[in-house]
Amino acid sequence: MATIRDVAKTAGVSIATVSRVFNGNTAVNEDTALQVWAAASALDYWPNGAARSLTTNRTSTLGVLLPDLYGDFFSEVIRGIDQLAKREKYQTLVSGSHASVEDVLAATRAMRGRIDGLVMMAPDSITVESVARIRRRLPVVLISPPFAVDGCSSVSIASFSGARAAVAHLVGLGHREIAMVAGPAGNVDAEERLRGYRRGLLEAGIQPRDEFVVQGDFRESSGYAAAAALLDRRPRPTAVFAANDCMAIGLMSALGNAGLSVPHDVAVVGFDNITMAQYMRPPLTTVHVDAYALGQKAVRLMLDTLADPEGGKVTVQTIDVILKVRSSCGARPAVATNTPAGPETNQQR
Amino acid sequence: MATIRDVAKTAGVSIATVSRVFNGNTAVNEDTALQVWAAASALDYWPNGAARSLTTNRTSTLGVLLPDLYGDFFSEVIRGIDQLAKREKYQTLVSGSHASVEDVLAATRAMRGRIDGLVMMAPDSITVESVARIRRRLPVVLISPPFAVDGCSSVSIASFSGARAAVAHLVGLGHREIAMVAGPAGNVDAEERLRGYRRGLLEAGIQPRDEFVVQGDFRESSGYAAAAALLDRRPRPTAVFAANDCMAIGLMSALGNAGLSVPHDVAVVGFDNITMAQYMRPPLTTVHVDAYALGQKAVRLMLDTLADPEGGKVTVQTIDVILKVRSSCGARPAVATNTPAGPETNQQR
DNA sequence: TTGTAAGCGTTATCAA
DNA sequence: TTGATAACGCTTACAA
Repeated sequence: MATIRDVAKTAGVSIATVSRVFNGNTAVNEDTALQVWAAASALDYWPNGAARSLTTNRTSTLGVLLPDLYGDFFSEVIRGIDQLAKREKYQTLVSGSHASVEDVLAATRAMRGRIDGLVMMAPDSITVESVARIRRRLPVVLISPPFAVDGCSSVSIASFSGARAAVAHLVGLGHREIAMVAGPAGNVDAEERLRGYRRGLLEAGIQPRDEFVVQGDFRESSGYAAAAALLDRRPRPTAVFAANDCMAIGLMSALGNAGLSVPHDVAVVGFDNITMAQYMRPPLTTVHVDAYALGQKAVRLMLDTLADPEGGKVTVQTIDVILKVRSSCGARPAVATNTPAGPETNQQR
Repeated sequence: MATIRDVAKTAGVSIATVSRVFNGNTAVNEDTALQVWAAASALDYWPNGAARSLTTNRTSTLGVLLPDLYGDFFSEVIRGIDQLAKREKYQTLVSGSHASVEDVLAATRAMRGRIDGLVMMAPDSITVESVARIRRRLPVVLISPPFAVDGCSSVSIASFSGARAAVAHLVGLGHREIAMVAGPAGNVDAEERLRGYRRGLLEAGIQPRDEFVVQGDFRESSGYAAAAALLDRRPRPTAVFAANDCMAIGLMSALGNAGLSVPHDVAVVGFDNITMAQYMRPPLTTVHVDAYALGQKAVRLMLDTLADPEGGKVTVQTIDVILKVRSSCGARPAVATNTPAGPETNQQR
């Protein structure tokens, strides 16, 4: 494997000159540069990134830590991260499935010296605990943190307001017995959605009832299971708000099997607007979250931090959500026609 | 930031000893080791990966190059890769969206010195062209290559046999006018599926007709657009095989809008079995591809290569597919009941 | 404009 | 069992 020294020898210059040519910041005689390029391509020379970052203390790589890599939502977040990072000449070192503080620390430690900053999704207090130690050595940007962390910029999802809007919409359709399939305890988005649900009810003058809230875990199977529990309640709920689409889909599937029609017997609203939502029969009303933008914003904040490391400027952003009304809640979309001209466009960028 | 030297000083030993303690291969006096551990944790010392890989020539990182990061299929591949890599103490440097040879080379070059090997999805001859040059410096494992590449292990999808089985199934249901929405030209899986479709017809004594094949691009919108073209054909096809699920879904959506019923008027079969397929109404019959296993196998092959770099053992694997019969093709599942007990389990591992 | 040489933080080879 | 010290491949003062 050719090194900078080989190139220097072949081109008849010093290694410093080769380095200058490759970095393009210092002036180099044009002829000399041509010789260097020629030698480099003759030897098929590729600079060694590890060696480079050892001296420069920069890696052009962003670490990405996610709780999981499963499903549409995370995959969109990653895509957003990757795309912007790539455009800004950064690479991404990805790692999924981190449950404990030790997991997170181990993963981060393994990245030491290989990344310039860490973008981390830390939706519960368990994972976010590790951040304090990491923060001392690396810039960290958090996605959906349960609380503000010193010195970390972050992007959150407007879960509270989204949930409130979803409930308000159901109320507007005349529903009073509105149940919820909640997300995992400790997860900040799950809890914010639950809080938004309760607030939405209160604002409509409806007293939230504990027995109308069934605990789920964001997975489809827990939505499926929730149906049985909710159908036993008296009065029986006429509408259900699920803390995410996966659970809403499981729920709809169970309702169908129980011989109930959505939205006629039970209205259903989800959260996230994953691709699948629009293809459900009936199409799922849900709160749209732009996961791609979420990933992009996180990277943007990281780039800002990296550009001004001592600035200590901390930005806390929230990504807005919007209720996407489809027919699973019994309302008709604003468009008059019943047969749309084509599939809804995906959020391809 | 504490370095090995700081630890050595604090522990009152040489840097060599610290290194030995951290790598655990050479014998070190137990008391000395304890001192080193104490010093290291007091200083919160994390070894620098770049420095380490500069001397060892190993990075414990795998590069992953994908054409795109969009959708269920790729996300499952990544998950398979990440999970196995992680279990084997490797990190993953991911990069998506590579269209041209230059793109691929640039991305790979940027990884130089940061990865031990490259797992690359190269479904067309354009992307695979770059491999020869990369192969000289790095072990490469290919996913779905259009042809065998010297010195590269690879995993392919059994696209041909899957397509043939899909068509055979339609034939078995009595269909004779079977159309196809093909994938992008140049993509090996698209072409194998087309070949399998033709073979399936021939084996049933049906002459394939060019006008029954509509070109798509693997995206939903192209499936949607294909419907119009196919409905114009005379005789009108009674069944359509789409080269992937996204296009099948777009197609179904268009058929519905045209007032046609699936499977009564037109039977539809897809390919991939993405999560959404089971939730379509009617649920989509499709050829199941275990994308998670695909990713895992690729990593396994890479680890084999890495374990025996000079061995030059090249393994070419194919991942089997299986027809998943649901109701979009008009057949009933083997199970007697019409209302399954729960959602189909996802391929969570 | 170019070259020399001193690091960067490790591991690995020798001696001791 | 330990310690000096020479790499590893690069960037970057500083000097020429």
